[in-house]
Amino acid sequence: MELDARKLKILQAIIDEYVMSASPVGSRSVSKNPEFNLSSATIRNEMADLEEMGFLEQPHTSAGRIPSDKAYRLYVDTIMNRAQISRDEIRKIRTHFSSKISEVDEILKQTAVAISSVTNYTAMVLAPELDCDTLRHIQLVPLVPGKALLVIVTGTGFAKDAVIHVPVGVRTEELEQISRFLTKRLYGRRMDMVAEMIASELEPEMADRREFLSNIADGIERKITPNRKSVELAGAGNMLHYPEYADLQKARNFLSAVEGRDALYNMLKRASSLEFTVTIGSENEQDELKDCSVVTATYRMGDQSMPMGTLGVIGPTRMNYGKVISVLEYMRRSLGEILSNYIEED
Amino acid sequence: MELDARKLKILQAIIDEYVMSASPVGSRSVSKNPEFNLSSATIRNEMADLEEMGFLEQPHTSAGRIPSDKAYRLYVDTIMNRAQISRDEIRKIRTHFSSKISEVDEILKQTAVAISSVTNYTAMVLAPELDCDTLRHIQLVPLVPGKALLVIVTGTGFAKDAVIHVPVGVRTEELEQISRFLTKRLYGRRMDMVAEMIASELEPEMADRREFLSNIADGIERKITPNRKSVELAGAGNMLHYPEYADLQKARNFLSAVEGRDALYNMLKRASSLEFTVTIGSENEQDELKDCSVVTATYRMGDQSMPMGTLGVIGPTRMNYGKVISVLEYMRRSLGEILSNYIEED
DNA sequence: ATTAGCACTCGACTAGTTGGAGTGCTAACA
DNA sequence: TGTTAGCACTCCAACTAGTCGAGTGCTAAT
Repeated sequence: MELDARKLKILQAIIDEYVMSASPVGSRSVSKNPEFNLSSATIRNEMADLEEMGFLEQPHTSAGRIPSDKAYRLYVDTIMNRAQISRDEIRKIRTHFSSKISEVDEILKQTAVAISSVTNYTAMVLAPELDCDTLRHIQLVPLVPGKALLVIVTGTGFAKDAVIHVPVGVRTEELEQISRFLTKRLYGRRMDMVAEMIASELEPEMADRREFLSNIADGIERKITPNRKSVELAGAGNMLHYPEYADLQKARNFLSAVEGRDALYNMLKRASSLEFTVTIGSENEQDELKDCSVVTATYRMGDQSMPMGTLGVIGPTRMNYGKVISVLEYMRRSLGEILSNYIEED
Repeated sequence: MELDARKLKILQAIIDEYVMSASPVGSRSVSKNPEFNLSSATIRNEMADLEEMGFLEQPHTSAGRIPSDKAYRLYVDTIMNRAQISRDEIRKIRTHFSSKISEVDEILKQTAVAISSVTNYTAMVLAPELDCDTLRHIQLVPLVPGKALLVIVTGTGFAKDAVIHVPVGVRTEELEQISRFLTKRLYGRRMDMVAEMIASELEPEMADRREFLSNIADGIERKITPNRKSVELAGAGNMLHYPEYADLQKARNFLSAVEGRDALYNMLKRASSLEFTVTIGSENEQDELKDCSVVTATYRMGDQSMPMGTLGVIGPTRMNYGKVISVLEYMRRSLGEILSNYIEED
């Protein structure tokens, strides 16, 4: 059997309607669509074919039909036309960044909130990954006897700090000197190489400060390793608006899958090598997300080539893919600009 | 009518049972309690009295009775016996802090997760408020031309950083010198006085660097002002386990009230002047929380006298108050210790 | 190839029925 | 006077038909 142009149009009409209504689509309602001049019986035959081909499913004999995951796949890959993001939506997004924001974390948080409020789905944002960034500055700040604060500034301007142990014998004044030394020697290196370099090159050179250097290397290592904590989440409650989650059990499963950020972190991390990904229903690894779709997009700083982090939206498989993709497209650019302005301009 | 000892015991029995079962308690099931040797008819009379006094309510004529907010108030104020926290629960809490945690934020996050997982309610943690803390160290780190990173370390060892603008004419080497100057002059001052002092004392003294100093003061001001972002939340989805939230509409309202952290921030902030607070049902300001109870406790660092922040639990009014209070009691101490170890020991 | 028509299916909704848990009240009892 | 057995009453929850309508597949005519 072949998927001719008419079948495709019918499939698209069914998907569009199902995305709106969330209830199975019958042949009659499709035949009413002025785009087709066909009776319901004809549509019925075509729908039977589409079902046979695996694009449609029947919840039970006398209901309409709903699109299968395979149909959504086809839809996003070939038929879908990307929705244009509206002025109103842009305005709505802007409001989330109007008040003066003083931290990168807060920017990411607001990004998630903005995405979820415009799409009405659940949004997530993976914080910038620092391992591909370079080192710009290291500063040791005395804290209490035996402790210091290690401040690392990266090439793209992110600052991280960690409390580290200062071995007895290291004088407070020495901290400044070591800071200068490390900055000078490590400037411009990739962050994921820095800890290694300290161990292999600098420790032999400053054998009497070996322990301290190794603490510093540990601190850096800890800081550039991303973790589940660096996933911002917003609008998880939005899912309760959709009839898919009228079942409490499902809603609960979804919320608990999403609250422990680990799963999200893994998904976003895996998606970070591609500009855009769309994962539909059963394509998801996580069981709890088998009836969700996940759309992700990477963002980068200004016009750099390396992606820094990932944005994502989780919604029911019956989501408005066109809209979600265009919102993510808009946000990935905005976020890139916002982040570079944050660092570079005033 | 008087609330004699027997009435009190009956009320307690009703509350205990209702907390367990979530369904209205009938006279018969109370009379079965071996503690009373009374027929259901007698209990019935007593229950009628208790209803008249406003401690019980009847959802409808032929149902049992449920405790009113007033009853819970009485319960927590006088009858309740604090549950002992079990070995298992302590072990469960410990697991959340076993892996090496490298940031204060992460500690707070894990605290919220631990509380919610032990109580099965929703937990929140308000980050330490820095305005009552003192200043220990200020460091300016060069970032890009025109920008610097301002790092502030407080007396209790918290570090905060902010990106600030460096006016043209301020040389990079000068940053170190200004850092020393500011640290020397402001050491030991209360954080909420620092910005003011810069404006009133230091700016006149260094008139040629007035603009820069004022940027620094702004940065400090921004950082010590707490906001909704500093509330960690965990286990919001737990609420869906309770029949109170079987109604989707209610669940949705709850989740959206709690997702925008503002309401929580206000509650915790207001509660921060008291060691413990218990707010029952209609006593809550927020409409969405009128059928929840909120229990809060302040935590402090080590054995200091000033409270730093607040922990809280939100659950249905029918919550296990005894358990929640004892968990919070345990956590406030633990958190205090964890935070001081984080800063002081290794 | 398309369509009108028809018999059939099946969930959603409605109304009626029943059973049980609970109540209040009264009268008897210790 | 406090307690209790007994009874009539209430009302929800659960079950049972019964009906309606939206939808289907199939067939025969166009």
